[in-house]
Amino acid sequence: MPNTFPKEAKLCGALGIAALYKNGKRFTAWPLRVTYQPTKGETQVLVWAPKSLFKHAVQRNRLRRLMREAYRLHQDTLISQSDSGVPSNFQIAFNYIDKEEQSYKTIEKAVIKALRKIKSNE
RNA sequence: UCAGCAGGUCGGUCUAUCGCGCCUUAUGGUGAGGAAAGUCCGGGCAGCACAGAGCACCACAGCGGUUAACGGCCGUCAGGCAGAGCGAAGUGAUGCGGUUCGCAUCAAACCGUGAAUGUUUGGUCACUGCUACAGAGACGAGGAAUGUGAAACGAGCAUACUGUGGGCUGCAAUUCCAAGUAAACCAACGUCUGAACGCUGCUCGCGUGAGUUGGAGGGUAGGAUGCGAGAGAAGCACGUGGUAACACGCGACUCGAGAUUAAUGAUAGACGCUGCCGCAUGGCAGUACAGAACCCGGCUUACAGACCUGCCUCACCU
RNA sequence: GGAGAGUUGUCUGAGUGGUCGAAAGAGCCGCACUCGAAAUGCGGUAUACGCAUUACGUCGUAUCGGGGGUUCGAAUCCCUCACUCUCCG
Repeated sequence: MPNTFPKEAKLCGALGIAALYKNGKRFTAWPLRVTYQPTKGETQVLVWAPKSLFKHAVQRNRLRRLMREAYRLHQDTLISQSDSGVPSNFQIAFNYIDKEEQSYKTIEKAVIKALRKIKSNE
């Protein structure tokens, strides 16, 4: 499984995002809030750092890149442990909710925890 | 040299592994800034409008220059303020002589003076209007000693006047493609006694001529263009002119992002640079402000650290 | 990305350059009324520094988001910074 993250794996479009936040299940894995729902299409991921908490674009860009990188390196935890029969794909949104910039190690742990929780719930 | 100022340049480098956008496609190439920021000014560009006249509105304001343009920049004149230092008497503290004084050094505040430099203000008062409180009286008046007051017949100020400039809106502009839709209803005004619209703030004037506007309800939330090698009023070197801003000529030297839920990253290591510790190989800590969104010229604000250049007073040295 | 609007006491919110530390309402505090409360009525209610007093009134200065400027005088006009909100196809 290559650890790639092309543009097709990003969740785009206002309608899809609105539907995810309306219908998806959510839980918190500090410093992230995770919203997800199963989907028939490919797995798509959305990464988000709010402007109200981080005023400067540099901070938001950095957090977004860290979250995206953590997901890219650990996305196989969703797939590798799943049943070989029907592939279960999800739409997932990661929202950064802490007020301070955390290190990559912290975000990485949170992403792994979140992916395992999604896997075990389904 | 010390002290005080001013201006300019740069603002990390390399390797490995895993990744992202764009262009080409076995491959490969390329990928944030001096402020990309704030959006405070000015332009390019685009759409709409443009027979004409008048009135508003906005911006600017010594003088001269510069520029595509500017409220920017350069030069210069006048006034105010700041400014290292210097000076004088007094005060305080310390020391020495000495006995109710004298000398020396140091210190802080005030006063005077004040280099380089920085900062700020700068059209006019004939007309119109304003000038609170205080004051006998505040722009009306024959004069104005005292007092009041910022100002007392002298004026100051702008909403007044003069000069110059400005059509409006902004890339979510604009144009094209795809998909989809919704009529009916309610309210106001009106159909030649002229509603409404256009001349983009208003009036005149001119033109079009039966619907227009609002409410409620319904549909869409995609793609392309603009958009970056016709980038560019670009930078750099040299020459000429100019005090300078800058202009002209010449060289063909440099630069080469184009996302759209939004690329330009992550991890590990090495080297720079700065500080501390150590005799030392070295160790520890730090390495800023900050992220393009149509493109330029300025201004303003943020910024670890490094480098270069220039100006000037007193004192000292040669 | 672009275009605009705003910031005044604990809250909401007025305020033509001059009697403005600042209207009004809400809230809060005190008093009256009541057996007690509610409602009602009356009064009070920003902060800091300085001065004064046995103590309390009172007085002076500064503050209308922060900092500069214009003016005799600024909440008001101008510049700049910060923050909040609205609109766009």
